[in-house]
Amino acid sequence: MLSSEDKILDATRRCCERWGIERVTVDDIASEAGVSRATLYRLFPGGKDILFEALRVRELDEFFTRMLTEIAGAESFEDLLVRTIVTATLELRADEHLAIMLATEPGETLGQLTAAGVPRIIRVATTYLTPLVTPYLDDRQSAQLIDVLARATISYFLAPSEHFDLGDPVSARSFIRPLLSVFHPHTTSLNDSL
Amino acid sequence: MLSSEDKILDATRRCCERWGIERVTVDDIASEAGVSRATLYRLFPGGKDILFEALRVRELDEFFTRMLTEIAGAESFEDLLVRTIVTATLELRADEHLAIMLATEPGETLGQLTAAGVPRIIRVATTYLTPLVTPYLDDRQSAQLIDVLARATISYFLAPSEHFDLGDPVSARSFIRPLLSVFHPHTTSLNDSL
DNA sequence: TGACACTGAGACGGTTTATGTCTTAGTGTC
DNA sequence: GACACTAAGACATAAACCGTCTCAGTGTCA
Repeated sequence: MLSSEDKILDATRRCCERWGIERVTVDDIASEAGVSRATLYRLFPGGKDILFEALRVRELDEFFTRMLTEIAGAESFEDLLVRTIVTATLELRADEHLAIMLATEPGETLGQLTAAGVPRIIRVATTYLTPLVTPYLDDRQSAQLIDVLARATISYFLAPSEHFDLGDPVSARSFIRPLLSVFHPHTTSLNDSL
Repeated sequence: MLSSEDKILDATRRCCERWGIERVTVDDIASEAGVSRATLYRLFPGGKDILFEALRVRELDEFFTRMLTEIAGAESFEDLLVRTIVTATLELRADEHLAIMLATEPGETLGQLTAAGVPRIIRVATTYLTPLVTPYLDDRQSAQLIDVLARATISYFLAPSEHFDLGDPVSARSFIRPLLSVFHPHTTSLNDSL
């Protein structure tokens, strides 16, 4: 049995696919979730804005949780980075909800991926991925690397390049390798190289 | 250069694909059309309802206009009927706007195809097709035949059958042929056979 | 030039819809 | 029986939408 929170967030997702972020109402979401409006406001005080925030947080958490299981067995630093961006790219491409939102509400959705939402993405990515990277880099370098890779992954997802296909392990490796000379594991910091 | 009416109807179409019939506002349509609200109300007094009515009328007209060019060269009564339902079926299947509306607003759209909108469909179909049928049938028979074929075409479009594929000329012919024994060109009337 | 038709912008009052809070009564649990 | 949780819905407030209207700007034709 799903918790009321999850039912409501699921309903939020379906409703904003259907009506769009602007047009959806709290009533829509409540009745789609099979929950009274009072309950919704009790669980998510603040209404629509809070609801969408919570939804984005949940989806980011799910995104990186799924990712962690995929990239678990990496055996080298390079392998870890390649798996990370390949998995992230494939997951982004397979995300139907994201595709629908990009098609129907490009403005808001792109904003979440490239502007307003970027800090949250970076924060969550750092939280999830830092433990995997710290065997190879110090905290500062880890954070910098994750920042760069997250932005690159998003960019290549949104606007495919003729030079790299980050969904393909071979191509992704050719993208990662030059970066390794910048992020020397346990030797130099990024700043030394800039 | 499109007339303001056409710009507005095009905008209506795009808007109700995007926001849905219920959620769309006159402001949406006006700004999508690049026209002021005042102009819209001047050209379509009555607002949304009148607008959708006008849109449906226009689309029906376009539908049958396109159809007439396809079924022009029919050489026999049977051939005419087969071409008619095949062309109509294929056109329905190729109609992206219709597909979107069926997916996003099935209730209203189905109503327009099967209930509330049927009289208009029959009326327009009769207007366009009667001239082609009158060489073979009298007016009353023509109207009855068109009525039956229109309903059948819609039904088989909405719910494909395992027995007939009205988009396929061969199958459509096997569907039409039994009807010919009911609608004897210039011999018996439908009522005689019932 | 002046009459005319048409338009965009936007003000207006009235109506509908959505919001957020609150109360009440019902249900299941410990 | 106390407790937590919920649906339903009343309520006032706020926002959005509607339909009409005025006004000023633009282009056209005589």
